[in-house]
Amino acid sequence: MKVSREQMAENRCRILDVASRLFRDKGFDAVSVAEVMKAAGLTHGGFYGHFSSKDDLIAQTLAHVLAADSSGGGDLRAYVSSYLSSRHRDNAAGGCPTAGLAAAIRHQTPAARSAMTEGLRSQIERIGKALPNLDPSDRRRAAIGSWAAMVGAVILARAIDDPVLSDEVLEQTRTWIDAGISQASAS
Amino acid sequence: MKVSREQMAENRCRILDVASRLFRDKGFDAVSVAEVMKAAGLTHGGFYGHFSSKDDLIAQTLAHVLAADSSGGGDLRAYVSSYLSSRHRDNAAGGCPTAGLAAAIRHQTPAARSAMTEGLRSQIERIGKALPNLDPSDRRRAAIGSWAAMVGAVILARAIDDPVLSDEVLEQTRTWIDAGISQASAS
DNA sequence: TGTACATCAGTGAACGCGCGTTCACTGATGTAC
DNA sequence: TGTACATCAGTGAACGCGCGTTCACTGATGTAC
Repeated sequence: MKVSREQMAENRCRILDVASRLFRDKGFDAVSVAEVMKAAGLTHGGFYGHFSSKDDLIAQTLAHVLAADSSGGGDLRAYVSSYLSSRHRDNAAGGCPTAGLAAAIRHQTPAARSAMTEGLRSQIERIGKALPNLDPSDRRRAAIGSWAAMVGAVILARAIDDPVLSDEVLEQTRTWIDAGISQASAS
Repeated sequence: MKVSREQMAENRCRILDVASRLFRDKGFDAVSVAEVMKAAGLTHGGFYGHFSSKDDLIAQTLAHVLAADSSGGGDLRAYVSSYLSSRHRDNAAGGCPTAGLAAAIRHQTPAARSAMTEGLRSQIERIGKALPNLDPSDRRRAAIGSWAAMVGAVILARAIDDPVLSDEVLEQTRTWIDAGISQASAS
């Protein structure tokens, strides 16, 4: 049965939210269209009234979640610390979309890659702005280097099945990044 | 038709080599058993004479490729430089299995995760040994921090569709890591 | 404001396809004599 | 060393299943009068 226009917009937004969590948790391939719609409280047939294909859903979900993600704006050291926490490692579904999905983007459509690129571009800029007083080139280098290490460490920590080594990767990377930022500030 | 025992061992090894390249290039899900067997010059029916399932192939391929991968043993700065090159970014099929597959391991069987964990453990140790004279704790921190940044940077560079930004991520991360290693050595 | 009706968001059965996996069969291998 | 035969690696057709996608239908919405 037909629903009101605002109800439809609400449904669409709920589909994107739910898809974003499921994709981060299980990956693009392991989540079916029917699973997304069911999690949004709808049936799978209605899907194509909102999106032209599963690839379209993936691209729009990325744009949706990356636009919403404005983390890393405030205190950088606190952000790094929470990013490299076991809590974040164990909560892929609600965690950073880059850590959860960046590696899978390579196999997706150009629209999805484009959305991810813009998300990464603005994330690097956001980190740069949160860095202590540095000249612009040091600032950019520190932003990119820290961001690469943060994303890499969370991906590695999630891949490792030994909790001791996994925790160590997070903790050592945190200290390593802090030292790198301090050094850049001092120079 | 039956083949000789050595021919069979050779076939098995070729299946693993070919699977390793295909998985790194396209991801576990996007590569079918039939595709692997065809690339190895065989038909899909014979697959189950070598492996009990596709999951078994994945686990054994990881053990195979990670055991063979002894990169990073010599000059660390040269290794970092080649790792963070556009050549490596553009050659996922023949590149580092960690950069290509670590993020996908989270959704695989315990056997696959275990193989990846051992590969990462030995890779971190190998990098640690290649570091200049440091006390053990600094050495380990630098090894883990650099490795996380290297893996993260290649994953990000491969995700980004803008060649300028992609190159910049590689280059800035290289400089950032070099500075981190120098700082650790000086302290 | 109230009514009649065209619109269209959502439903659920059905489709075609590719996948992982199975199996009866083939014919070269390698062993027993 | 030569021969007869049991073994078994590889073949290719077939299977069942889940997926993305389609479509005829339903009934609430919202517009025209």
